[in-house]
Amino acid sequence: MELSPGHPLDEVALSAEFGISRTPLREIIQKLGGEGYLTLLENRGAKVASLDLSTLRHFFQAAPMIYASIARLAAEHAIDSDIERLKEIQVAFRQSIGVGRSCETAGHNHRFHEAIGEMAASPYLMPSLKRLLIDHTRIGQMFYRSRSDGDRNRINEAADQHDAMIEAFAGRDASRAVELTLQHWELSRGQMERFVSPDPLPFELEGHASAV
Amino acid sequence: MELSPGHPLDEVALSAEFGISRTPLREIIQKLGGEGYLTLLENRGAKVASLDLSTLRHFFQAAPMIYASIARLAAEHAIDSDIERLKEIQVAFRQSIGVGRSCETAGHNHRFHEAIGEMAASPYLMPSLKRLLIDHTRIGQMFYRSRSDGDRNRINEAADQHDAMIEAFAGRDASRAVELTLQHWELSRGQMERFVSPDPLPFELEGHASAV
DNA sequence: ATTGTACAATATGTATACAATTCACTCTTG
DNA sequence: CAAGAGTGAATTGTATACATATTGTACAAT
Repeated sequence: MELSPGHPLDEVALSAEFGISRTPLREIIQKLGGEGYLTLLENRGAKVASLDLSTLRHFFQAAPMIYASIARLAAEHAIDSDIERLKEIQVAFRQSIGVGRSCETAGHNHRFHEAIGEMAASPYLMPSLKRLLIDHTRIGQMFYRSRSDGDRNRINEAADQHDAMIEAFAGRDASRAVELTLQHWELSRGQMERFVSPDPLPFELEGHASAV
Repeated sequence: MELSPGHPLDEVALSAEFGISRTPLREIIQKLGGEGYLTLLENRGAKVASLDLSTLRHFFQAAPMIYASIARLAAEHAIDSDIERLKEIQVAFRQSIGVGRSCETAGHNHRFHEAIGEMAASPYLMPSLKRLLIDHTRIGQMFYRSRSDGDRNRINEAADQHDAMIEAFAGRDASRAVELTLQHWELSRGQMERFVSPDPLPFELEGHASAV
């Protein structure tokens, strides 16, 4: 998340940075490429996956369906140890909100939803969930970065929704879990749309004061 | 598909077999692992992904939803070159039925459905589709292997459905494409279920002739 | 002045050698 | 006789060196 989309990767520089040889680094790059973090080019190395308009459109199309399906399966398959794990992540998530490091908060949120995916235990939906979560975290980093009063309220609302979701999973209530998941998605979607299309800057037009 | 599920892979033997060094072979293994063909174990190499009962259950749960979603998007996004590609694959598919090599037929079928996925152009649904197709091909290999009259009829029916699907895509008819896709799925599902739970062997029970 | 070609530099792909971990077999001990 | 520890063989993980491909720059020709 430190590198912007499309940024090319230098194998020797990275291997030096992490203190490993090029061979294991290349294996990591292959793996990240397979997971969708990186785009691999033949004989031309790897670059950070891009996030263009078409990709964004597909993201908003696919996300609710996959998230809802995963939530339903997770509620059906939940065992006590899964719930405990979710609770642990949620504690860390709430703590990081207090501290205020956006990167950490985004990471805990990612892990929370990934853990739900693992509860669902579907090897066929998991790949798409992972791909969605990667870009959700990348797009939504602003969700946790900005610190206006409205944003802070929305982060706390998201945390409350996490708690409610945990309860639904604990009660094996699939339809409630789906319902909460879709509410959670709507909150996040609103925030992302607000980021993509923010309030316009104040302006003056031919001597008339702007309506801001 | 030559190796049965769970079979462990020997790196040196494979690198010798394909005439390449271990380094590029390992990268291929990493990639196949990420795509779900192989299960990677830390310090213990890779093995062919297993196909247990739980996995099979998830397969039947997830497949119709993903296939239908992909079909809808494919019909919406279809461009002429996509349709041409589908037609080409379909010709090869029909030819291989005539020749009768099951492995080839299964391969062409795989490519046909993968091409539909590429038409859909959704980076978020594609990973799950690929995972589904891998196991669909593995499970369904019997569909194209066995050559009873009933099976031969069903293969031809599947080919006819392919043609109908191409027409639906060409006409950008999303709901028709979804309808045909679900019919196609049902045909395949029936065949797979018939393989998992075939007619019982003839038997004799305490002197009474069996009803076979 | 612009375009094309050639050469050099840089980065990726591959092979081989070495280190570390695992597994199996044997030997010892209770 | 069984159980456990130790040793050795085999296999996986890592590093380095070399081959190959791409890209940028410089020079020449149109």
